[in-house]
Amino acid sequence: MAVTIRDVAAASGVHVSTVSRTFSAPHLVNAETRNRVLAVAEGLGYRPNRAARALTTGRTHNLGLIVADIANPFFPPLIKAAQAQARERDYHVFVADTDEDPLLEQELIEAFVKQVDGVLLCSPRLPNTAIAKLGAQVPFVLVNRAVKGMTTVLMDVGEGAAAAVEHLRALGHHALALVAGPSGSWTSRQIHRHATARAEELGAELTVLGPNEPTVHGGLEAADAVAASGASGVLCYNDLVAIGLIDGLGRRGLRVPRDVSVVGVDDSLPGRLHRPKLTTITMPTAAAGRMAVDLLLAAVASGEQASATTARLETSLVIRDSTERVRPP
Amino acid sequence: MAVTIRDVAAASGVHVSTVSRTFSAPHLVNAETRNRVLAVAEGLGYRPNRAARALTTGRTHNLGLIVADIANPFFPPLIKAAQAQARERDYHVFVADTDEDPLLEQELIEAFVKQVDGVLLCSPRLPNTAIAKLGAQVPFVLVNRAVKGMTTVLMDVGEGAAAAVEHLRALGHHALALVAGPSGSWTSRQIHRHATARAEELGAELTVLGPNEPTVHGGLEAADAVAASGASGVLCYNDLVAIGLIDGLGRRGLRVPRDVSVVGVDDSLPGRLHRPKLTTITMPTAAAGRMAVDLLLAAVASGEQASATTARLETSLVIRDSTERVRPP
DNA sequence: ATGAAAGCGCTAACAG
DNA sequence: CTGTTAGCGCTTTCAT
Repeated sequence: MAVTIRDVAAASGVHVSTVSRTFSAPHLVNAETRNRVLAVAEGLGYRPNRAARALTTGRTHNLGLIVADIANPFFPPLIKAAQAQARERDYHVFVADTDEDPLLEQELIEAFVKQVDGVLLCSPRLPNTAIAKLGAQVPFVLVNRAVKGMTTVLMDVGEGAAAAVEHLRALGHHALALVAGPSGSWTSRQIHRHATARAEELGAELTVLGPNEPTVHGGLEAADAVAASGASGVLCYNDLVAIGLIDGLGRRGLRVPRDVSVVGVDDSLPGRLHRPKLTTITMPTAAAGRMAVDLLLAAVASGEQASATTARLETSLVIRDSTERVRPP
Repeated sequence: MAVTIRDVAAASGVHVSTVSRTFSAPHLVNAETRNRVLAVAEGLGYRPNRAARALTTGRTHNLGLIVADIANPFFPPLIKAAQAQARERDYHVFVADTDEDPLLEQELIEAFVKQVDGVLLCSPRLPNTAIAKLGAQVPFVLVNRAVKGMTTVLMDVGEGAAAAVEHLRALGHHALALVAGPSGSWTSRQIHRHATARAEELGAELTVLGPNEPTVHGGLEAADAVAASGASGVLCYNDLVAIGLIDGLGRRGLRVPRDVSVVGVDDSLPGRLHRPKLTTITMPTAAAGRMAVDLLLAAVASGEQASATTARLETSLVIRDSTERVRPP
């Protein structure tokens, strides 16, 4: 097999424990010896076996990252940032995709429990109780979901949704619609709650449509309902839904923003590239990914008992070209 | 600590080896005993420790997946498919991002070597020699790169590029340009080679511009050069570059497809959502991801010595709205 | 500062 | 079909 700690020990005339120490506790080893061992190890191409290390230390130096759908453009920047941050800390990350399926999500988590030091659960579709139960078995950090007693990183989309409603109202839109997301989604509930509240405050009517798939297709399918609602200002669960909706409305002869103003959520790549450029709510996904990893590793280090931090990241409305002042009929 | 094979053995009145067998070689165990053990294990919430298993078997049941940039929309469908396929086979996958940096790529691979059973290297930026050397240390499957003696999954983008040139030529375009990709990219070289050859055959002039970043920004930056080249038909390294280019040309008063026809590569989500809809070359990324995993696992199973298969997947030109017949001046 | 030895949880011969 | 017995490669007391 490959070169082990034993080979290095033999080749450098010390005992295995010394070799082990030069890697895991260098300060306990005489500088001279250490350098010799390091040189020999380098020469032999020695690399510590993480599985063996995991067995004795109980730390795998692996993290699990679970998302609803890797191909949803909201996630890749988060995955990228989390992975990079983990790497900095000498951690590797398993990425898994639940296909928006709560059962699969549960299975995946259970499969990870024993093989990782912590799990990052992004936009889960599982109910809170299930998450809390799983959370007892392994350190967890949630992204875009608040569960009592658990560490979570939240992107304050509610605030953004309220700002979007205000924006539409300020443009003179009175009949508003909300194209909601999947039923298990905390983000969708937040948007719903805050948009409804703000609409009420501002004396606007808001029709809630959904649940819908968080995809272009979902938006396309919602177009009929939106058209039927008579709304002139629409807030969508995410950019993809907004794009699908714009397409669907177009097929019914309704132009955006001329006839209907549409606001998305995420500020994702497709949203930025779309024409008209989407007015949307920016989500600090990369920052969230980094922060989630840091919180998770802190929890891992502090021996399981994380103190249930909640990090709240701000979102903001970016006004682009898919919204405009309502036209007199 | 957690519940181990020992606890299960004790609780079910058999010895550890029997428990071990019920999980790793069920057919060697009496059905009755097996069921009892299984029931007890279930009751205790036992889960095999993969690290320990890895130590004895030498198989981690982990795969490494390395891509240039997770946030590049070309990759997520591939990652998703690979991950799903691996899961079916009871494998987990580490995902890592090289940020288009060959050095980082090399480091990443080296870090994986000891911790995974095989590595999936997608669109590598490393030179062939470096890849071949690393390939000796762990089973490898390459995607979008041919290296002698190594198993690879190729998407035949050359064929697609030739078809694109033909298409442009058939529309009456004579002055063509190619906006190339990053210098380490096999895909870019393939496109270059085949587009050049076909252009020559068809008596068209083709100006090659680049290398360029494989991003919207890269396309935007190439707009000046494209405009200066006087080309009326342009093939781009990928959809993002095409989108950036279209934007850049627009800023210079050149409309697509009215003044310039543009073809992308990848058939990525942003390309499909862009207006005008991009004429592009579809890449079977999901199929490639699945196939790569299967080839890799086959190599792992057959004890390292993979027989250097080359799988070649077809691509095809999808004609949409970013190309049209050349207009008389 | 370094050596000796035990053992992490599991698998894999080899016996019986 | 099941029990016994060695380790896999590494860390970690405990000595020295």
